[in-house]
Amino acid sequence: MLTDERHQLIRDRLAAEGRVLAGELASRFGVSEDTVRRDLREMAKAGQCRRVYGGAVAAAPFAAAPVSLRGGHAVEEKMRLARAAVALLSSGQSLFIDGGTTNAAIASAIPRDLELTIATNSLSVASALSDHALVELIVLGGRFDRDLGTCVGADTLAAVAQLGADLFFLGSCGLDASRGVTAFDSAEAEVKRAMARNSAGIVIAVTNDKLATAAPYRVAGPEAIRHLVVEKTAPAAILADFEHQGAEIHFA
Amino acid sequence: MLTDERHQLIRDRLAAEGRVLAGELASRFGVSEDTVRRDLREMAKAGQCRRVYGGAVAAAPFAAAPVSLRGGHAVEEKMRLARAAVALLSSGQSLFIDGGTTNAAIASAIPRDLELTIATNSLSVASALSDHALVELIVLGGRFDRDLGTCVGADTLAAVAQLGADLFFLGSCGLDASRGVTAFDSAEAEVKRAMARNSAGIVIAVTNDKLATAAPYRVAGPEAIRHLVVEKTAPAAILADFEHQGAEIHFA
DNA sequence: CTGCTTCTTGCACAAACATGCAAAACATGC
DNA sequence: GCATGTTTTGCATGTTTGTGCAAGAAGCAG
Repeated sequence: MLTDERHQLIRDRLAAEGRVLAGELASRFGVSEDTVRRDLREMAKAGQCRRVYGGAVAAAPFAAAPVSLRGGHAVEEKMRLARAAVALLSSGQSLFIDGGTTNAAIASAIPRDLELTIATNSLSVASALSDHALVELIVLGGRFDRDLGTCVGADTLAAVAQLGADLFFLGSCGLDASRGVTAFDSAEAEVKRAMARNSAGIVIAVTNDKLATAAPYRVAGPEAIRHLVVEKTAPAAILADFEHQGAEIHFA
Repeated sequence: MLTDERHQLIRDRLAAEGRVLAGELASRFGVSEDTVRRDLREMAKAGQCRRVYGGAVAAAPFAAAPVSLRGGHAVEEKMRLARAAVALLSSGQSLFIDGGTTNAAIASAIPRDLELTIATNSLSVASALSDHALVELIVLGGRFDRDLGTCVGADTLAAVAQLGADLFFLGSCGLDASRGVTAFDSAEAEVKRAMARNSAGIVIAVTNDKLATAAPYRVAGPEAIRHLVVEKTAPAAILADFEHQGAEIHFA
């Protein structure tokens, strides 16, 4: 087991339960308690937890986030979601992928031996796919929106209208079991709607903080979600609601 | 087994599993662990993974790839050309910029206080401009050509046809005082021709090795070149020919 | 205070590491 | 054809890093 993995697992447990015990972690990982204590000491120094007698507790969320790997937090989580999401893919499929950091992570996690046709209006998704030799990449052009990192507007809509896809990876949205998928921007929502209309199924991968949030512009109803990729620690009650609407739940 | 193949396989495993072990890769590939470590070191330097003790883990997707001025050599020269080329710009202009590493350098050299409208079919140019707040950026979409790094084809042509520009920064081409501007690829040449048709003037910035070379597909006659940006060491005889055809010469 | 657990520190050892070097494979030029 | 230079690889070398163990210090409960 890599040291880094162990740290990651400890972070997971801290996020899920708020505290960890040194002895318990030691037997779980199959290492000595000394090693766990050393891990906890390092993580505490990095501000990722607070050391207490017998183990450690989750760090205060507002205090010190010195290492923000730009693009923000939850990098590890998003990459795990991405790896789970690409498991839905198989050769020969065609995809729409829109913007958002999670979708960028998904794009870079796509195995290079899959033969896919991918259309995207996101610059970072396109960049991530630009060296996938077997991917037929279609860039959906138009006016570039700096805040979203994607192309939007009439030209983009026209480009989407000419295409169809098996799956639509819908990103950076609000998500709610009753209101469905919602977006924060009118032009953004319009493009998402067009992509949803022209694809057979919608895939959404979200971190816990996006679950049960809503934004002003409606994109698609909850019943339109075919696959929902979530963290292992996602609240079961919320997931059940989506499942009743026909969504298939996948855990990262 | 080729070094490059090995790198590719490592990237695949990283995308699929999120981590790799040096020893495991060594036995799988039938090479020494030293070789694998060298691979991982190089890939980490290129931002394709993060090195940890015992192996490597997948890199954060958003951190990497600023503007990969790959092609490696002549980086300094291209930056000098770029700085000279952006001197031609002034606020309020609209531009076409197509592909090539020199154009990517030009894009990243554009001052952030210029208010411009820029349309490009190049991913790296678009990425370089994605944080220029005053630039209205229009992405010319279409089928992405991996070798060129640009979008080409019918969709791209249609998008170009809707636009006009003051200047067209034409890149990655052959250049000859009698034959004019030529391209290596049919689809590429088509897009360049469309951009040339819809712009008032053509700007070409080239390193010495591109001067007096020709490619199969004709893009524009030598008389269409308005500005030619060259190195100080460019052969005077060749420059004189272009000057006779009406080009304005700028030295980097 | 006494006994217990948990923690830190120092140390030893093995695994992983970077570095330098030489052999082999390859391309290049005379 | 032969010499030369470059790239890649494996091996030998010291060095660094992670880990476990032991001993002492520090926290906690009765």
